[in-house]
Amino acid sequence: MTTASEAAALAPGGEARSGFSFTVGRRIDDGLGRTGRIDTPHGPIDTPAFVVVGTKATVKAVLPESIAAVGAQAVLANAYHLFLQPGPDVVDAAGGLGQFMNWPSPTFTDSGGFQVMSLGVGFKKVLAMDAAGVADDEVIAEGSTRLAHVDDDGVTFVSHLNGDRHRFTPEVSMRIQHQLGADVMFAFDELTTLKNTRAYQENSVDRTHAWAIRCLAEHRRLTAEREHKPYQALFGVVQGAQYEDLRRAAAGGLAALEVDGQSFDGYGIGGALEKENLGRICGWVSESLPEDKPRHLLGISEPEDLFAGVAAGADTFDCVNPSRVARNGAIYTADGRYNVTTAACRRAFTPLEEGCGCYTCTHYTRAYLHHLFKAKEMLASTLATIHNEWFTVRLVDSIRASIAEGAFADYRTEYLGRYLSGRR
RNA sequence: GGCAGGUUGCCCGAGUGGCCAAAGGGAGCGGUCUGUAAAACCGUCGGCACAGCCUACGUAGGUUCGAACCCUACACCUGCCA
Repeated sequence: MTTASEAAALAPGGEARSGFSFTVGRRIDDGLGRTGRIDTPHGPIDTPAFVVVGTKATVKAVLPESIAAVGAQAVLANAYHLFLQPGPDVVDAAGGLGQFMNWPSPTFTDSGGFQVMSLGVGFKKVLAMDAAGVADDEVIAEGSTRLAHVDDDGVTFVSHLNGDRHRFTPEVSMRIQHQLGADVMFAFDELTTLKNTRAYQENSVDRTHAWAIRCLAEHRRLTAEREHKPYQALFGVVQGAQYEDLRRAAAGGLAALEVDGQSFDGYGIGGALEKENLGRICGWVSESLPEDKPRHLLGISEPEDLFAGVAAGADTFDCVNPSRVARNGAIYTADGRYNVTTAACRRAFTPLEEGCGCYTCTHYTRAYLHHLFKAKEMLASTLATIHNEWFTVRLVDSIRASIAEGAFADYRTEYLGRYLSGRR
């Protein structure tokens, strides 16, 4: 197979060192969704696609071979985590993230923006809490310690590993991400919670925009400085919480951004998204973004949300959920999600999901997985993760196929009808 | 044979007169998890006709208004001495 980096190098008339491009394929008739193809120096990604999360340069519990077997086209790691450990210089010296973790295909890195929120509010479900009646911008989970403090220039973190104090700014995040060397990077942004006030959200969107400008500038500088390295694409991240005007303004602002000829290669859609409004919010954003650039919906993977995201124009997704949930015994199937740890699976000598082609389902039974979880054996996490990642990757693959066949709407109705009714 | 300690709910283990159906842990059972501070967390955990009642802290008896807690006997276990 010819690698995309070679293809890019040979591409006639291509921009120097580009190696990154996006081609739109077929569109959904009555929606913003489309199929497409992202080309990166480490190969192509057919979209819509689910990107598997490997925060610390490893998809927890599984070998890269398994991730490839599951059908994953790309893996996403995290700048904050890799900055703390082992340090971006180590990853750089290793030849970049992909080389370091033995993942030859495309890689993404998140900027550390998510940690502005998760470490800032103290690691709780503040994201999903009801915003009604709350007028406090010092949002923090009960009984927790705030490990991150935001200001207009950046964020001060206290390492969750050893308490060391660190400072992230847009420039720092860009430098780290360039050292990590992923094919797609995200601009450093501030992710708010649904509990923040409207006034705070407005300021936050402005702050994220100001940071986006600084990210672009630093990205441009680093790209020139690291001329010998494969091109790394940079996606700007759209915030604006649940407010239509903020979302549209944020997206439009990022779309129009150009710093010394450098603009974003794609866009991330981020922030706290209420499940019910997810599709609508994505739609506002997609409408305000250029059609010829890819849109990545950050941190989303439940079936109904994937359909909603695709319908609203999202091209790629990433999420910790399939693997995290797997490690805790929850299994996704076309008929809903269930816990294999349940007594009903003790003597169920059937696959996790009937008809599934994944390694786990073709070799093991629910009863065996049940046993492994009960016995707290590591293999439980491994096998369950393989299944859930396969489930999620293949679901998005099948959504892509349905668009290509012009059957997205029917497929969505049919699939979710079964999935949601079978749900326990 | 003597001396000392012990016997608590499925298991381990606190509790030594009322606030004890009995702390805590484990197991069991159920659930949660959306840009990973997560191989984590939460709930439940004697029975029932459930703001109450019944059964329960080795067994049997006793003291007391009231006992897992005090006394007596018995059974079994553990350590030390012979």
